[in-house]
Amino acid sequence: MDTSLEILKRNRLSITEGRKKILELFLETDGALAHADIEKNTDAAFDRVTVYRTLQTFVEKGIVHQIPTTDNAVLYALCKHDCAQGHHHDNHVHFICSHCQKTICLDDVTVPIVKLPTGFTPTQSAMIVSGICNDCKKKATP
Amino acid sequence: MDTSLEILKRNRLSITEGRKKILELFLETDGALAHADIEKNTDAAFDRVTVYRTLQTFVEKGIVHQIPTTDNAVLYALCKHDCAQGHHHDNHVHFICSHCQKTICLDDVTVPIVKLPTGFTPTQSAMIVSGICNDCKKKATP
DNA sequence: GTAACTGCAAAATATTTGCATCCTT
DNA sequence: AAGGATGCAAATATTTTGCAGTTAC
Repeated sequence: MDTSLEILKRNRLSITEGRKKILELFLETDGALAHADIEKNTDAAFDRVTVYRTLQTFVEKGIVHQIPTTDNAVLYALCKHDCAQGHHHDNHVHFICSHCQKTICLDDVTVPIVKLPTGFTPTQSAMIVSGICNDCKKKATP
Repeated sequence: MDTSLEILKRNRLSITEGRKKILELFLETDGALAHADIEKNTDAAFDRVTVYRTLQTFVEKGIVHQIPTTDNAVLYALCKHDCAQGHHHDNHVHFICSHCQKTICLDDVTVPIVKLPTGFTPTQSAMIVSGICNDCKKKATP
């Protein structure tokens, strides 16, 4: 498992408190985080603006990827595989639990290739499945 | 093809200028619209708030569905098939053209079923493919 | 006439930008 | 020391809410 330090070094980013904390939060969270989650979980130790800028930097470097959602809140999740700078390979399925609201990266489930109508050339696909996650199901039927 | 009037009547909504105009905009647009697009294309004839409320009503009634995106802008598109109130069946693939930025509903391409890890129960899936659309490809190679 | 819809004002929330200061390398 | 990162202030943008006036049925 990578440490926050290793990730920052590998991407040639300055090691700062904010970046380390935010990265650690991602590492210990098995799922995606919204901007608001990060603010909450760091006790507002960092300026709101710093969080915005940090996330933006992480996306540019390919450390995290954005997950499309239907409400106006972009989610961010760690890229598990090698996302080169500006060229993300987050081609796994994202699962949003409608019970606990957590978003989970199903790294082992690849987005299937669909056959598009003539003339359409795909370059990237994303897939979001919602339903009940493993944890919530276990709690429901003990 | 349905008219804006028919759609409103079928859903037991009052016929108002705003709703008609916004619906017509959807009908004549072959693709998805963001809140901002609607404001622009109606010359701000309606209050910003009215647009918000109209879109919300349309989603509730199943007239339009929301398309998840990766930037903080929810897109809306007409539901082609019967979306019952509160129970959308927009299980077709959405295509975002990285050239013209249009979002197109590929009504004939169904979101494939993926096999999830044990414990995960899916209720809904969405899929977004980006790339070059039919129109832009044609323009590129005349 | 009544319920539903709209517009306006204002509040709440979210995002971006500029600049001075501080920290990392 | 130099460049980059942060915090603060403030500008901008987005979304929500309450209420009074208007409109559809």
